[in-house]
This record gives sequence, C-alpha cells and structure tokens, in this order.
Amino acid sequence: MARRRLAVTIKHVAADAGVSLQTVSRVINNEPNVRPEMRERVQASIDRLCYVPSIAAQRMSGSKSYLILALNDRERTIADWRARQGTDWVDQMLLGGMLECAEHGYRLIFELVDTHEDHLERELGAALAALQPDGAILTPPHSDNQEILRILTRHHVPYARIGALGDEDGGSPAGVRVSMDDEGGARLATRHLIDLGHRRIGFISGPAEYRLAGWRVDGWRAEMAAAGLDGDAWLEAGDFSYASGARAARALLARAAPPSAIIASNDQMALATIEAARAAGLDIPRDLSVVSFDNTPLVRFTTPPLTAVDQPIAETTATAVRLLIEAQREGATPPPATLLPMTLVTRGSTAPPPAA
Amino acid sequence: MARRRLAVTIKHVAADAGVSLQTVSRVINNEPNVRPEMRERVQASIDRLCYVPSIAAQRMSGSKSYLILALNDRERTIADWRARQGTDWVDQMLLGGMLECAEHGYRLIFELVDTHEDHLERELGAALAALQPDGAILTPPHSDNQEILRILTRHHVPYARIGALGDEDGGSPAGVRVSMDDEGGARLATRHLIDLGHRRIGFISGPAEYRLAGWRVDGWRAEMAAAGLDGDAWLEAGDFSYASGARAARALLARAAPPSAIIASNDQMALATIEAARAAGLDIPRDLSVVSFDNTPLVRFTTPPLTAVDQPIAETTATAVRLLIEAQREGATPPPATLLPMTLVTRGSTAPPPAA
DNA sequence: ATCAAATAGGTGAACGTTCACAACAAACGC
DNA sequence: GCGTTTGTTGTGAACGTTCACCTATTTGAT
Repeated sequence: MARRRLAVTIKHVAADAGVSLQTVSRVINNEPNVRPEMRERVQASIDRLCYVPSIAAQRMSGSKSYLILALNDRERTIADWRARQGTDWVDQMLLGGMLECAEHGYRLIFELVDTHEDHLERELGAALAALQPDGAILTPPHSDNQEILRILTRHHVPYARIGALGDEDGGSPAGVRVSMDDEGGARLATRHLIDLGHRRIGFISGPAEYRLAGWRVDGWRAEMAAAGLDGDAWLEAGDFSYASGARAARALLARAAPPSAIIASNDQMALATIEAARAAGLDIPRDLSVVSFDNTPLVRFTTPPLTAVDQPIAETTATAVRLLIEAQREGATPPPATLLPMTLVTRGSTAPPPAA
Repeated sequence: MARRRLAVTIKHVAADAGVSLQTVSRVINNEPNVRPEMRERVQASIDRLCYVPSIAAQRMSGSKSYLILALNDRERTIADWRARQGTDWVDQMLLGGMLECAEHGYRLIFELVDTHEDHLERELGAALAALQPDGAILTPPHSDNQEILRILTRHHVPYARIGALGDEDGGSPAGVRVSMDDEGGARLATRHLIDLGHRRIGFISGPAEYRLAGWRVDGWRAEMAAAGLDGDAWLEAGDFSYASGARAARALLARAAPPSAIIASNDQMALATIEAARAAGLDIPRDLSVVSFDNTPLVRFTTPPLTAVDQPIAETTATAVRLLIEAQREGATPPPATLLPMTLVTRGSTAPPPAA
C-alpha cells in the first residue's frame, strides 16, 4: 500500500544545498534576507531534486492551504444537471475559477452544500475544518444565505458572493460581491433591436422569485422608455421553462398589434418562441426577430442561430478568485462590489422589421 | 489574518472525554478494539465539540488524503469550452465523480494538465507531491498517455483510465479502465430504426482519429448485417462539425436510393442533417428519421426533439471513483476493465418510414 | 576604533494526526 | 496456580513545514 511515499522533502534539499531547513523555506516562500547566491544555490537543488512543498505540511504549520472552495447548492446543481436544462453554468464557473486559481498556484475545490437538512452547520463546518481553505466562493442561492455567511465568518474564511442581492452581510470586511449586469444585458438586447428599427419589442420575463429576472425586465423597460416606447405594453410572464415560453410567445403574437421582435429571458423560452412563431406561419428573422439570454452551446447551431446576450459566467468566478487571493495580502482592500458587463452576440435570429 | 484558527482538535476531544488521543483516533477511524461504551462516550464528545479531523494533519501522518484527482487535458478542455461546442462532458464528468466522492467522504479535485510543454513531469509531479491524492482519474486523450501513467506509478498513485484504448499500461495492478460501450450504443440506435421498419439506414461517422467514432460505425454495421442489410452502402464520413454533417447529409439524400433514416455520430451533425433535409423539402420525422449521439441538453428542445443515444458520462467518473476507493481496501482486486452501456432516448425525430 | 543597527543564517518547538510499541487487564487452557 | 493469548488503552516518536527566537556577521555613523 505504498506507505512510505519516499517523497523528497525540504530536508533533502537542505542537505543537498548544505544549508538549514529554514533557509530553504525562506527561498520557497520568497522571503527577504537571503543572499542572491545562496538563493540560487538552493533553487538549483530544488530543481534538481524536483522538490515540491507538501500542501498538507504547509497548512499544518499555519500557512496558507492554497485551496479555494466553490460552494454550490447540492439540490439545485443536481436538479439542473439531471434535467439537463441546457444551463451549463457549472462547467463554465468551474473552469473560469480553476484557470484563475492555476495562474496563482491555487486550487479550486467544488463543494456541494445541502441547505435543506439541518446538517448545514456540521457539513459545511466539516469541509472548512478539514480542508481549511483560504477562501470560499458562494453562488446563488447561497450568496444570500445568512447562516452560511455566519459559519464562514466563524471559521475565518473570507468569501466572495456571486450574484448576491445585497450587502446583507453587514458589510463584513471578509466578504466581497461579484455580479453580472443583467439590466445592462437587457439594455444591450433592446438597444440592438431598436437600432434595427423595431418599435414593438416584446419581452418574456423569468419567474418573479429570481431577482435577476426582474433586473432583465428593468433593463428592457428602461431602454424602451429612453427611446420613447411603452415597454409595459409588450410584457409577458414566463418561468424559464419551454412550455411557459411557448405560452407567452403565443399570447404576444395573438395581440391586435403583435410585436416585431421578442426578447426571451433564457434560451429555452427563445427556442419556444421561435417554434410558436413558426407554427403561426412566421419566418424568423424576416417576420419576427428573437433575442435570447444565456447563449448556451447549441443555440449557435439552431435554425436560425440565435442572437443572444452572453453572460460572463466564467469571468464571475475568475474575478471572485482573483479578489480572494488579492485580499490575502496584508493591507489589501479589494472593492466590496464588482459588476461584470454582459455582451451581445449577434447571429441570424434578428433582422430589421418587415417593411409593412 | 486569523493565524490561530482556534480549531477544535483531537486533543480537546480527548480531554473532554477523559481518554487518550489514540483512543479518539481509533473511534474516528472506526478501528476495532474499543469498548462500545468508550466509543459512545468519545463520539458524544466529538458531536458536542463539533470536531472534524484535519485532512492536512491526517495526510501528514501517512494516512489517506481523501482526495481524488481528475486529470483533464488543459488545451482540449479550454478549447471545447471556449468553442462551446455543446459537449457538456466537463460538468457531467465532474458531478458524477463528485457525488460519488461525497458518498464516501472523499473529494474530487479537477486538475488541468498540459502535455504540450515539457513541464509535464514537473507540473503533474508538483500536483501529486503537493496534494498527495489517493487516486487519479484520466480522461482521453490522457488515458493512453504513457508518460502520465509512468509518473503516476512512480508516485504510487493508483489510477482509473476512462475511455482508454487498450491495456498498454502493461497490466499494472495500479490501474483500472472504465469505458462507454460506443458499439452497443450504435447497435441500439440501429436496432430502433430497424424495428420501426427502416431498411435504408444512413450513418454519418466521426473523424477517423477518434477510435470511438470507429466503434460507432462498427456497431451500426454489425446490426445492419444481423438484419441482412448492407451497411456500407449508406456510410458517409463526417468530423463531428456542423458543416461536415451538412455535407454528409446532402450526399446521402442525393443518392439514387436515399436512406429513410440517418444516424449521426453526434448532436451537431444531427442538427445539420435535419437542416439539410428541411432544405431538401423533407419533413422530420415523416420523410426522414434522424438519430443522434451525445444527447446534449438542448436537443430535447429542438424541432423536433431528437431521438438520441445517451452516453453515461457521469456514470463513467462515478464508477472510476468507486473503483479507486474500493481498491484502497487491502486485498481488494477491482475488475481491470468495466464497460458501461449506453441508452437510447426516443423522442420525436424518429418514426416508421414513409409508406411508399 | 567603537558601538548600534541591519542583515544572513541557524535552532528548537509547534501544528494535528497516526504508527509502532508498551502496558495492563481479563479470559483461557492446562 | 501459572503461562499464554486476546482485547483494550496509553505513550512517545514521526510526518514536513513554518514560527519565534537566537547567534554571527556585515554595515554605517560617529
């Protein structure tokens, strides 16, 4: 069972370079007060012996663990994943955070948290005590879970809250917030359609319990108002599901003055809209332009490819990681809130409105 | 900077329960030779103090790290991800492995490996030395990278190879293999179409450099032969891209006796096939049935929803994790190779062939 | 030349856990 | 009653690293 891993330790390096353990440690951690020539000699030994400090041992003697925990809601993650709803935020988040971690010699550990059971205190506490991470990243809905924030604070783990609704953590210096600009994204989509010449622009919203759904509506409404158009006349409620999108689209198209363009709050509802429009004999984008939110992988391959607002999901975790690492530096004060812009990817589902 | 984390250690528990450290350790690790009443007393102290053993310290004194490394190709992962090709294997793999890990008190760490640079030895070695994982999971193309296998063996890290082509690791007892039954999946798809009454079943293959692409062709050909049909008459080459799928589909449909059904080796080519068929004035599934491989999230929402062969990607890593953990037990000899079956998800893109 | 300060390097203890081994009690065979 | 096994608990060392403290050397100002 390979008990002795015969790993090369700091002791071997010290012997090889003919110095004390402490000097080697100093070189590893880039501490001052080491003569350049000495530093070079030690580094040579390190390279020759392929020495790598053991994170376990480092952590034990009180230094950093170089681990960052990404906390995700177990139930939601699994549900999303089982249902394969097309939201690939998991791998995006992960890769964004992971690459950023790799840049700085850190590692991201993905941890699923169960808030339903009363295990929370024990389960999360166990993860924190066992791994002793240098920071934690919270994703919705955990970003606003006061108990999680409390536990993290008690364990002295700094955190970054992604998509947090407010600063309900009482302005704790341990926490920062990173969010995506949902309102700005909706404005981009609306502006694009207005620039194409559309005046009657419908909007299919997401469920009210998602604050981001409201923000998207706000952005659309604001941009419509800025162009002197009445937004509320073309609003239909959806809940992010395909069926609700189809229902909302049919309702919009059945109006006396149907919209010439529709913005759906996610990809599924956008696909439903296209299908509903086709069923009504409309051609996309000739008779109806459609813009979507999310920009999931396959929407570039649908017919037509979807013009969509792309969310900087990966940048979100990358930023969170960067802020957490920067905050480790003594005296550093990272900005308490960061807002990441969305972008519009123009494809084949939008065009100028019919001349009529 | 919270140097002292004032964590509750095994020492506190020992004092609280009035026993020695060792006894507490024995209770934690479920070792025998502890009186039930004593075990209960210690457990009570553990619960009361919310004690959790520190992984770092455990690892230091030679026991398990409860960490499993999932090694992925950096370039390919990033490329797949950037291109957002619709292959969401990353989050599927991850979640499958992670949930299985969680079941057993382990943790999965996703590690990107760069094989291009000559860093490999150093980079992978660093990860292994620093984290000292209890096992590693290799995904293609790493599963057959001899140097990686060598490094893992040298560090005494047992590994599971996913989708490995052969047992080129020289039958090392440290490694097991887990694969998906591509051939079986293709047979399922073919069988389904034959059962519906189709006789002329086209197949759009993947690129030759992917062995799995070949296995899928093999399955289709074998099932065709079993039904007394000539497979090779309806084979067209693709390369997994949308454009190649469109090309192949047009070629098949332009034949003197066009197929009444087409199996595409992935979702993108299937979507391309549908589009090409529509352009040729065909209705799906009335005039042409289409079966796809992959079953990515959005294909249930396309028009029509795709009948697709679903790959057990998540089960793949879950199985790998299970095998690695089981192999830790003294004397355990896990099966050297495991083949996971694919399943067929029947949706709206397949129907009996036109009566004509 | 003298003394204080700054710099370069070393020493022992500590971190929290497990391992090897010792110690002791109880149960067993004869 | 004695030696032997079996089961239960405790003791000291070890794992690999960093921290606090200490010593020796060099530097600079007087």
